[in-house]
Amino acid sequence: MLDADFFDRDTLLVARELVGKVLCRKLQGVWLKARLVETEAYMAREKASHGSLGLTPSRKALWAPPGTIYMYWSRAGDSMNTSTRGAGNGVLLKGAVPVFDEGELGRAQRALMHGLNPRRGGGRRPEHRLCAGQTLLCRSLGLTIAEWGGRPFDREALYLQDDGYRPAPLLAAPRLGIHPERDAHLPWRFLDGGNLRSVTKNPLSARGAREGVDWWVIDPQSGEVRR
DNA sequence: CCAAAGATGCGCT
DNA sequence: GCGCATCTTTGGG
Repeated sequence: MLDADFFDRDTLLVARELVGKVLCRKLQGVWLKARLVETEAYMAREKASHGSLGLTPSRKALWAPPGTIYMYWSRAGDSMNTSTRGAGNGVLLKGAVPVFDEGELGRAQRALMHGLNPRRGGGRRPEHRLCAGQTLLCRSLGLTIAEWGGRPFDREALYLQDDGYRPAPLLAAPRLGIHPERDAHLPWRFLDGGNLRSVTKNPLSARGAREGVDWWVIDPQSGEVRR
């Protein structure tokens, strides 16, 4: 389990390193798992962040110790963040791929997650799109503001794990849904280039998207753009 | 009231 | 698989 020390570091470093980690959540006696393919960093000192809007009761988790869960209602549902080092800073868990075990356990995991997050008209989503979005991830793991907002991760019920997987290539891109005047240009969205069909929106497939302009390959050690 | 750190179906390729 | 219009719910002014 990633502990408080993991989160008590620079927000950009935490956001980068969270890509590829596994979010584990126990529900009805079954461990559900999803590997993060997409995160976004938000800092109180820039205008896109909720931290920059100031400390209110609903946002206080961003001021709580690193590794505290900050949840908020986005347009389409509940969204999950973790606080990091620095008052008002955090990382949004933006997309994932489900991880299923073999056999009977895997069947139970599939049934639970698809049941929690069915397609609108009923029926199943394609597996690679089940957690492809910040609210889809929360829905398919049964994560709500009421239950988890303001709490720390918990090895008995909800935690993040490093299972050795490393995204390759690691990509960076501007964050989604940010208005131009609110620091939209900052390339603080991090993606697993090997799982782009499971991200909210593939930054490489946008019309005219160019490396070095709309997206970058990042060296996972240094965090620098690869040249 | 209304902007907001989204999701969806639909038409097209 | 892509772009777009449309729908959604809530916190905060």
